[in-house]
Amino acid sequence: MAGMRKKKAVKTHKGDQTKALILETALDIFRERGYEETTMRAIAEKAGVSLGNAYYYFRSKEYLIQAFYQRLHDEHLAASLPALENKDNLKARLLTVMRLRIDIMKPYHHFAGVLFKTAAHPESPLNPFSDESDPVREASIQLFARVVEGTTARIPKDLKGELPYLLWVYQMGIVLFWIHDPSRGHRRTYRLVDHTVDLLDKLIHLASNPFMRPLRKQALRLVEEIREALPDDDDEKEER
Amino acid sequence: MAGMRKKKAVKTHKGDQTKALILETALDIFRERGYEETTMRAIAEKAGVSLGNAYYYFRSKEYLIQAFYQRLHDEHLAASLPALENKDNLKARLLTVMRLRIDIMKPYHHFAGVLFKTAAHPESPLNPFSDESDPVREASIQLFARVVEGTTARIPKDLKGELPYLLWVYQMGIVLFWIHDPSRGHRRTYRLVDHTVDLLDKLIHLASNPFMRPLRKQALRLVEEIREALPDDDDEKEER
DNA sequence: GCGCTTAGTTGAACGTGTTCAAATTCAGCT
DNA sequence: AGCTGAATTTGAACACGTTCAACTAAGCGC
Repeated sequence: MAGMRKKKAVKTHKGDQTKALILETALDIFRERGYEETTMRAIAEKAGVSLGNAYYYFRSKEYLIQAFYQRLHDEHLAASLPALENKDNLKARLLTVMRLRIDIMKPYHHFAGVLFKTAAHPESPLNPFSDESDPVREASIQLFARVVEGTTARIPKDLKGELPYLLWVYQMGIVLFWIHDPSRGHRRTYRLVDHTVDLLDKLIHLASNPFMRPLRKQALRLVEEIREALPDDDDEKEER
Repeated sequence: MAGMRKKKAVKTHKGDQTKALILETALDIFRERGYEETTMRAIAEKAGVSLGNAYYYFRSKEYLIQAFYQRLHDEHLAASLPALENKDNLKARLLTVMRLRIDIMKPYHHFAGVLFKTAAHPESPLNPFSDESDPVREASIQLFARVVEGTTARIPKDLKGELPYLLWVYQMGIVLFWIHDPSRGHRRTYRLVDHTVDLLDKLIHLASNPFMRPLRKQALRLVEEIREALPDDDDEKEER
């Protein structure tokens, strides 16, 4: 154990360091060996803590991924902000952000399966609609809000409001594809991003046409309906 | 054990019966207690076979769900065919099939989470793009092909060709929503189906407009690209 | 009937995620 | 320094999915 500072240096509750240590160790092994192949015992051992201790900080193995999610987003954001500065058209901005997403995730490809495994499970902390992933989700959507805001395109207000969310969903789709993409360097995913961004750009402009107003309204009403139904479990009566 | 036929009645390799018995038992308990809460030991015990024997017929617990998938489809098909007979417009046909899907799945709602859990995991047999679920997937798409075929609407050939697949994907989206839908009687899902079918119908007609040809072509090229990239793992070199 | 091969079946054992009561360390207080 | 409650840490124990070497039963050629 290096670094034995005394004094009042224990401002950062000791636990925080341990928690960070465990997470780092876990991600290391995940990256090397994949998720399923990594045991909690291995993580604890390599981190130099007991098995139970790992569970003190992470309620389950899945919660380690939740933390990984958070980190992915942080890196993505950090890479995106500067890259967006000198671009003002929607297509270029979206393309930039999407490509960066793949770049960031690359090192984790062969363990990324678990991101979506369980991701759709209602009770899982990984479920992107669950309360537990609320902060990450919100932050992710926020990034797309920036993409849209900094654009010069004329987009009707109603669409502009929902667009960040829609783009976030789009991103999840791309990630899903990426997970299944075995092509070298994930070139297929990059190509798909290129093409879909191009198409999306066109669709957005089409949808912005006054002529399309009624259909657009209808579609947006639908999106809203889905959004408000999914996240909050107000009817959660447990029909046992 | 009732029914002890002798003679040459053993045409149906004994194993088939055992396999069926295990599956039935498993689904029973799944429905009652959910997937995670059902242990392989409980299944084996209730089915009156040994634990190892269950594994002789189902390579893993997940494979039981694969079988369940198959059964879901069979029931869905059986219910859909007669219901489609007297309908010839796309909207009504699609609506019928989609509503029946929810009807069929209803009894399994609180264990259905696992359908999508793992479903996106590349190596899982549940992954709807995997080779293992090939037959079920193909059959499912086939059902939507029937929906489209029996319609009077004028739909361009290129779109008509991809439509069954697109509708199958749409159905997966609805199922995903349904899994998360806690509303009584799943009324929200039914409502969503109503609204999305309405919208889809309009979109299909819009996309069929000659004016839309270029955009449609582009979108369809994209769909093809995705389809051919996903199922076959030709680049599967394992980058270890 | 007899040996042989295949199909079917068994249960003990293993590895892993998770739990928990108990032990230890820490921070603030007197 | 000594005390106290909270935070942290431990490792044994448990339950479950899965594996596997061994056993039994069934069909088949002779």
